[in-house]
Order: sequence, then structure tokens, then C-alpha cells
Amino acid sequence: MNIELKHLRIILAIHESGSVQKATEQLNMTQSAVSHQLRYIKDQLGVDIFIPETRPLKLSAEGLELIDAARRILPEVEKLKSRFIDLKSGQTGRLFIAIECHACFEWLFPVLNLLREHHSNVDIDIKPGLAFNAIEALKNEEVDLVISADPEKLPDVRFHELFTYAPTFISAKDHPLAERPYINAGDFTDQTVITYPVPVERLDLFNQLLIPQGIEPKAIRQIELTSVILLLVGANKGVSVLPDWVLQSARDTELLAQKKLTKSGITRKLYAAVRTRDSEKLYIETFLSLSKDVFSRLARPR
Amino acid sequence: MNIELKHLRIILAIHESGSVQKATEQLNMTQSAVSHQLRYIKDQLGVDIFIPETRPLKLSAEGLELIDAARRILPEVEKLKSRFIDLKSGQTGRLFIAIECHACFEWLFPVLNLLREHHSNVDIDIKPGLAFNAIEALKNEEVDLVISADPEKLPDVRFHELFTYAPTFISAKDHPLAERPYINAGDFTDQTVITYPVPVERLDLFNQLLIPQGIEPKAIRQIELTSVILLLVGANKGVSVLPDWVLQSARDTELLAQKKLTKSGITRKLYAAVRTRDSEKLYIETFLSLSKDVFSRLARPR
DNA sequence: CTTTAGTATGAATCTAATTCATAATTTACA
DNA sequence: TGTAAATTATGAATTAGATTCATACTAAAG
Repeated sequence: MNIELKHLRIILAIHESGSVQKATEQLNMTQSAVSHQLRYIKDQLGVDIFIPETRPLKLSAEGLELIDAARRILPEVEKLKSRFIDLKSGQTGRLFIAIECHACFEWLFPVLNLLREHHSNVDIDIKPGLAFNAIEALKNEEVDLVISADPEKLPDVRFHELFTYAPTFISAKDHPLAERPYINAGDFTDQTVITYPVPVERLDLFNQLLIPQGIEPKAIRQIELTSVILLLVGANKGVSVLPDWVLQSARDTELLAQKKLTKSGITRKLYAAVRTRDSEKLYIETFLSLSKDVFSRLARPR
Repeated sequence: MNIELKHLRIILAIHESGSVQKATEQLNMTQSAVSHQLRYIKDQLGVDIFIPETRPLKLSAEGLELIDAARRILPEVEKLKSRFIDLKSGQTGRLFIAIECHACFEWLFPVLNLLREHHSNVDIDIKPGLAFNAIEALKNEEVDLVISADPEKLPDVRFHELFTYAPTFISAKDHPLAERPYINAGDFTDQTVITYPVPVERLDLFNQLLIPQGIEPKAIRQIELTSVILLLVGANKGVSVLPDWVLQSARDTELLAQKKLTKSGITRKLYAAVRTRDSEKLYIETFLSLSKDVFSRLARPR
């Protein structure tokens, strides 16, 4: 016995319109097609749905049961369909974010708070612990967006540029290097560097400057919180390199010396990587524009 | 967007079995057919249901929603299908009965009580007021069974013979006609006949004897209840003709004279008319055999 | 009793689903 | 890693299913 939604729709349309004839337009079928389907349905179910040789067609006792079922089942399916329309357009959905860049928490939290206001139907969260294979996690749909500074050319993933920043050297104001106009790789050989607790190759200082030049600092000290790093640097326990946007607040600028890296300065770009097929989703687009807004306020405060 | 139950079944089978391969046997489809359908479903919904390039296939966030929906919808449909299997086989259903023969209440009630015991899932009822167009009502599905003494050759209706009975003359024991060996049509010309309150052409006495011979009785008195008819006949307020099975109880036979109609006696047959397509239904068959049982106990009591 | 509107049916046509053969991927295991 | 085994994807051909067209049939209305 094969019964499909199509059949329920046909029976319901006939019943509600009162005749095959009238149901045809609602169903976008010819009278003949409906009639053939009707016979098929009857054969499948093994009972007459409509009482034969009556006009207007009247439902049999069995037909009434079918109508009841159709009225229970079809709305469920319609709900499912509109759910998928929403999912596809990005009215609703899931936005799990992985960040490769540790300092990004600074601007990401405000972005997500704003995003939640715009899209209350979207399930928004940051997934920690995926930093080193974040793009894999993106492909696997463990996460839906990755904040990354290393764009790759991938067929299924699109990297949206968010903004440019400068990894910036900081030290205490009375630190010897605080006198320099800029800092070179070699200057780190006798320094204790304070970093986030991630593999060094993920840090701008190392992958952009020290590793290419084969230089290692005297010591590395790993600290989780940005504010604690700033505190330690201020107390001359070491130096650090942080994105410029972290160093905007008045309090920090008073206590610390900021220097560009290399004579020309190093700049990097941050990207939001999403699966190509998610690119046009509404909440993804909102995320991108909110990120730029929030960043520009962070970078050029007041 | 076109989505059918078939598609939900495919997705569910793949998810529950863990792979397209394993789902194929459960679905009775080749791997290729499943794969093609999978692509169709994806195109229809506009989103990936399974995460591409993963094995075993893993559901995407959207896919999970689809599974949820399938688990809500498909059981409903299965319920509907088994409901129709029951309806078709006669495990369940509706048995509305029209009776053309008024006296039939006498044996019909016990039959229906027994039938209810056997088929508690069948909606059993007697529909009054349809006596004169009962076969029409049967075709229209207003009723599902008609007790009739007048079989017709109809394509959609089958008449099942129930039993034979004799319309029998009764009078008080001291009535002049009580001496006769049998009663003829002419004997009614000066009699008051007590009948059920139905058109006379529906009564055996009239349609079998009086109308063919163009004879009318002196008077007709219409009474609803069989017991009241017997009472009045016993009190010599008139004579009557009733089926023999009504006249079996000891009390009646003591007070009344029973005579056959015409020298050879008149016999009639009762039929249960049902729509041909209902003939093989279980509760119809049970009805037929119970009717014969009950009647034979009525006709040859103790 | 004829007309009319609605429904059923058969054959032809068109569309969708399935198969077969084979390519492309992925995973497991050496 | 690389290779074999298993799984999935794809294209073209085939098959099955659905729809149309033309027309016959039937019930209801006038």
C-alpha cells in the first residue's frame, strides 16, 4: 500500500472544493489527471474514498477517515517546509563560531550580543577548543563560522574580509626597547615574551616575524587574560605583541609603550570563514556588518 | 518545494542505518536510486541534509530537523495505513442497518448484541425511517446493510439469503376464521386487519396476496408494537398476518389461532443486502452467520 | 426526456524515477 | 603514505509513472 502526501492533498482539495472539477485549479492538474490519481488512490487503499456515481462526490465513511488524517498530517509538512525556507534564507538557524585568534574575544562578545538582538531565532554560540583545526570543524558543520587570519583557497569555504589590524609591540614605559622608533625580530632574543596560551605558530609575532627569521625569544610566558597580560607588561615582567585594537583604552596607553613591528610595520587581516552555501544567509550577513561596525568603534574610540 | 513521504522515508532510513548502502535493502532501492533521490531532496529543500564528503554520512543541523519531522509524520501515516487495512478487512468499520421488514426487530436486536461482542471496534446501529428507499440508502452509503425480502439484480449490491419464513394468519381462538384449515385472500374482505404502521404494499399480506387479487379488507388498523398487535388480536379486535417466527412463544400460541395463508401456504425469504465491495468484510460475515443462528433458535425454540 | 455539467477511461505523450556501468571519494590498513 | 576496499556520485539509457487529449459515460437539472 503506497500512499503519498500528493494523494492526501488531492483528496482534501476535492473534499473542500466539493468536486473534482473545482479542485483541479487549486491542484494545478487537469480533471483527467485528478481522476486517474483518484483511481490509483482507491486501488492502493482498497476502499472507495468517494461514493461512486454520486454528484457532487460524497465522501464514504473511509474517506472521512482519510480527510481526518490529511488534516493532521499536511499541516505538519507545511510547517516543515516553511521551516526550511527560513533555514535557507537565514531567518533562523545556528551560528557556532570558532576563533583562531585569541584576542578576538574582545570585539566578538559585543558583536554577538548585538547579533542576538537582531536574530533571536538564531542559536548563537562560541565553540572553544577548536582553534587549530577550525576550518575542518567548519567543513564538518561542527561550527558555522571561523574567525581566522589565514585565508585559504577552498571550494566550499568563503573567507569574508573583516578588517585590518596591526600586531603591536608593547612594553613598560621604562623598558629599554620603549625608546626605539620600531622593533625588529632580533630585539626579542633577550626578552621574555608574554603570549596567550596557544601554540606559538598561531601567534602573529611568531608566524609573521620570529619564525621566518629563525629567532627565539629568551622566554615565553603564557597568560589567558588580555588584562593580565597588560598588567604584567606594565610591571615589566616581559613584553608582548597584541593587536592594536586591544590597546585603545586610555588606561592602557598611559602605562605602556606601543611600538610598531619592523620599520614598515606589520599589518594583518582578519577574515570570517563560512561555508559557501551559508554565505547568503541573513544572519551571516548581519554578523559581517556588525563586526565591521563594532571594530571601527573599537579602533577609533570616542 | 516538493517534499513527499518517500523522501522522509529515505532520509530516515539512511540516518537510522548509518549509510546509504545499508539503507538500500530496507528501502528496496539500489544505491544509485537512493543517491539520485538524495540529490533531488537536497535540491528541493535547498540545503544539505547530510554533510558532504563525510563517511559515515552525518546529518547537518538542517538534516536533524528533517529527521525530527519524519519521526512525527511517518508514524501518523503508518497508523492511517493500518487503519485502512482494518477497514478493508472488516476488523473495524461501520454497520448501519436499514430494515424493510418491521417485525425483524425481534431477531435483529439479539443478533446485534452478539455482534457487538464479537466486533467491539465496529460502529453498529439501526437507521430507522429508510424503509422505502433502503437500497438507495445502501448505495449512498447512508447505511451498510439492508434487511429485505425483495432481492434485485444490481451490480453493486449483493443479496445474501438469511432464512425462509411463512407469513402466518392469526386470530383469536374464538374467531370464525379460526376453524378454517387455511385462509384465502377473499376471507379478508370483512375483516379488520391489524398491521405495522408502514405502507401496505410493504406488508407480505398485501403484496403477496391481497394486492395481486385486488382485494381490500374491511378496515386496517396500524399498531407499532408486535406485542400490542398480539394483544389486540387475542382480544378479537381484528386479525393479522405476522411472520411465523414471531409466534413461537408459548404464551402467544395458547391464546391465538395460527393458520397458513392459501392452501399451499406462502413462504418468503429474507435477505441481507450489502454493497458488493463490503461482502468479504469480517463483521458482515459474522452478521450473516449470527443471523442464521439466532433465527434457527427463534424458529425451533427449546 | 433532453441538455448540461461533471466524471471516467484509453491511448499517446511526457516526466520522473531507476538501473547499469563507472567514476570519484573516503576510510582502513599495511 | 600509499594502496585496497568500501561507499557514494554521476551520466546515459531504460523503465515506470503521471499527465494530457479526446471522448465516452453518468447523474442531475430543466
